[in-house]
Amino acid sequence: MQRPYSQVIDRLKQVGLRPTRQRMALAKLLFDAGDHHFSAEQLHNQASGAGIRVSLATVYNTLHQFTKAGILREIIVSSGRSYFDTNTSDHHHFFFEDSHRLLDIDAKDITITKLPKLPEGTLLERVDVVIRVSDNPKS
Amino acid sequence: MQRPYSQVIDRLKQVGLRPTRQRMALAKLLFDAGDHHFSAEQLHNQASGAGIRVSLATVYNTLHQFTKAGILREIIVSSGRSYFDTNTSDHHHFFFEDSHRLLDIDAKDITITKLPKLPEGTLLERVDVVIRVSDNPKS
DNA sequence: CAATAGTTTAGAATATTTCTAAACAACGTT
DNA sequence: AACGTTGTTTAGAAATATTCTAAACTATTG
Repeated sequence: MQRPYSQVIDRLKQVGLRPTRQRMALAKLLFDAGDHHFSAEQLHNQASGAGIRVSLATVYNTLHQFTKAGILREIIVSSGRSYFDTNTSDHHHFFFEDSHRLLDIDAKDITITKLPKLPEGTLLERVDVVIRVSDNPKS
Repeated sequence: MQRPYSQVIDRLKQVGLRPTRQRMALAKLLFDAGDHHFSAEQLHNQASGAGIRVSLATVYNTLHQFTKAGILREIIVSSGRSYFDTNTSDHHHFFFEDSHRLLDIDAKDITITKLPKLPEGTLLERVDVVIRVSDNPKS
């Protein structure tokens, strides 16, 4: 590990973000760990635990910047809390309504053969499929 | 309109909810107006405008009770704000990211021919498809 | 019409996210 | 390596949305 930060520095520069101390630290936490889902609060806690001093406001700023830059994706499955996903490839999600967990579904495991035409004057941003499941038998 | 409330009274009783003044008034606003999408705040404003005195807490309670009873559906497309839909039939949504508007998509206009198998020990609650569009050309 | 069980309420509390403006840090130029 | 510019970070306040609390109220049953 002679140059442990060179990769994240390059990645940040590629998307036009200054490689600041906080952004590098957060990027390293996020992208060294493989695909996963997390909330802003969770990342903030994880950073604190790893000895990285960063404010929650910066965590939010950074997550939004990363999302806009396309190196992170926001997943909306629950009102009142945002989740993010380090997997930015084309895929979908299971959402466990009881435990609030997310599980990736590979794009090839869902096939949509028919989609409606878009409303006039709009551009397609994304088609999100969320399969909501419960952990417990229903009453 | 000799008995304008008899229908909502019956409907509430059918789903095991007492037909109280507030629930009847809100149900009437919601179900006499045809399919539409709204937030808790919007319904509260609409009720106030119609001379119905009801607290925001009751609006939230009522929306959750109606949702649990299956006569209303919650749509999650945006973190930080919940939307509800008086259309409880099988269908999907367009979401206009700029204007935060929703538009129904009939179930027959989306065909999914392949779905992954559910994770062990889970029950399917719902498959939600959200087609996110922007109103404006992207930069 | 009294008892009781369920409902409504205002306001406080909670949770999450965004804002503000001052301090700070990165980076190209000297 | 210091400078200036511009972009970034920060703590704390503010904004937003939702849920909680416990007291008052109301629908329903007997």
